[in-house]
Amino acid sequence: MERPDAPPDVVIRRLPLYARSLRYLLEEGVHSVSSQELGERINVTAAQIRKDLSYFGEFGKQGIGYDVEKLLNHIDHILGLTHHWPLVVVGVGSLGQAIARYDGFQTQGLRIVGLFDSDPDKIGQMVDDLTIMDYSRLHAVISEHQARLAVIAVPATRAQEVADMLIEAGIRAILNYAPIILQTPDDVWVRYIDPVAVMHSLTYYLAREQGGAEVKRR
Amino acid sequence: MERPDAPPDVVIRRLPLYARSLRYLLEEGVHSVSSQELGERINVTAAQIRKDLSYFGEFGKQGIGYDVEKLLNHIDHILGLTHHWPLVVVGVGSLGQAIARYDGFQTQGLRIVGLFDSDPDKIGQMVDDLTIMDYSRLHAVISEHQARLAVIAVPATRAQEVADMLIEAGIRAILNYAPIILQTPDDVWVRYIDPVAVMHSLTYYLAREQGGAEVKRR
DNA sequence: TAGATTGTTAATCGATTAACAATC
DNA sequence: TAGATTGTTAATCGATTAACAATC
Repeated sequence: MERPDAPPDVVIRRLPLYARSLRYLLEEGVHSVSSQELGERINVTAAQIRKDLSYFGEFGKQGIGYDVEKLLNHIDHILGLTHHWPLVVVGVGSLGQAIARYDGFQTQGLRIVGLFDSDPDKIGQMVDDLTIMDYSRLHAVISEHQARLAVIAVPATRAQEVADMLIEAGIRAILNYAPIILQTPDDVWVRYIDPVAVMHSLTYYLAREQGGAEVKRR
Repeated sequence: MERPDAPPDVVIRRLPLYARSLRYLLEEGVHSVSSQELGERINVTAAQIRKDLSYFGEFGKQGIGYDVEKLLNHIDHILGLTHHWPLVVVGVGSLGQAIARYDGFQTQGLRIVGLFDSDPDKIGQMVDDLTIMDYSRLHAVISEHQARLAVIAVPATRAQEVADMLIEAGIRAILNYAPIILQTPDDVWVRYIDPVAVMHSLTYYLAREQGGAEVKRR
């Protein structure tokens, strides 16, 4: 008796996009959607959506499609979004502040329970209803709220030591905005947000389009 | 006579990471690096680095490795980073401001030439040395600077119309921070930065680790 | 020369897509 | 019933890795 394959990580990364699109559909008052229609909204093939969902169960009806609300509930359950996840943000520069202020972070199953910075001038200041704290309080706050998620928004030179502290304090998953690859234990999840690298992959294509652009302009 | 394969997009996305790591090595005064060493820094296999680079030429020396500065120059050329790319930012909320203020955006081959917002109260205000402008000036500014890159940092509800305007005005590549998939012509490049979706893929794994965490704690 | 490491080919692995029986 | 669409299997496509001759 084979254990069914664990869903590949690419699938897990797409689930939140399906969930979001379903939320928009729900707001629009759409009750039912086919894999075809959902796929067109998010530029994914219908086959891929059906295949992705099949890792988790059977959520649709032949000839009909998917009930938007029901499928959304299923995906939210799969992603663990039926409750809120406490998280801490380290580094309260303009990026850290933007994260702390961003609605989408505070809603959607995430709740910031601590803001931390190393700058003594910032300690004690508030961002909305959150007080910026010293690193010395990291461990206590993470323990108190049982936080396992963290965002790193410090300069690259500081990111590795911050990651080490966070992991030491019990953090199991990190979203890293610092432009540096972190060295972490295998059982800690790390994801990167790297807008400059993304931009540089775009300049690659633009640099090659110069001629084409002239043509297109007629 | 076959045209050599165009490098796959995954490869193009990794090049900026190689470039950055090489920049750090250069700062550290390291002159030579093997694919093995470079790979360890960025969690990529040595074979993958060599394969990726082979799409563009032969940059190393058997038995020795790569000259850090030379390889960096090659990659910068490949990515088009030998000159600066003008770009516009639309949406100057806290995220747009963070982008405008971020050094890494203004250096590293990118130069913000226009900030735009729809809020009349913001028009005319400055972020560092950039004035926030009305959408009516989009076309003129993009034309004047020949900008082909744009960042969208407006709410999801506004992102599609902003994308349409940008493309109409000559933008060919978009970095979209709004949590919505854009519908764009095939010849326009779009990349997404979606921290909440990334977080939700992490909660998936954390939700499954509850038991494991207990075990690990002993 | 001996040791190290590249560039490249072939093998492997994994993800996407096409196709269709099942069935609403 | 006829038409639509799912869930799943098999085929295809593409990316990663292993291995090694070439050579510094």
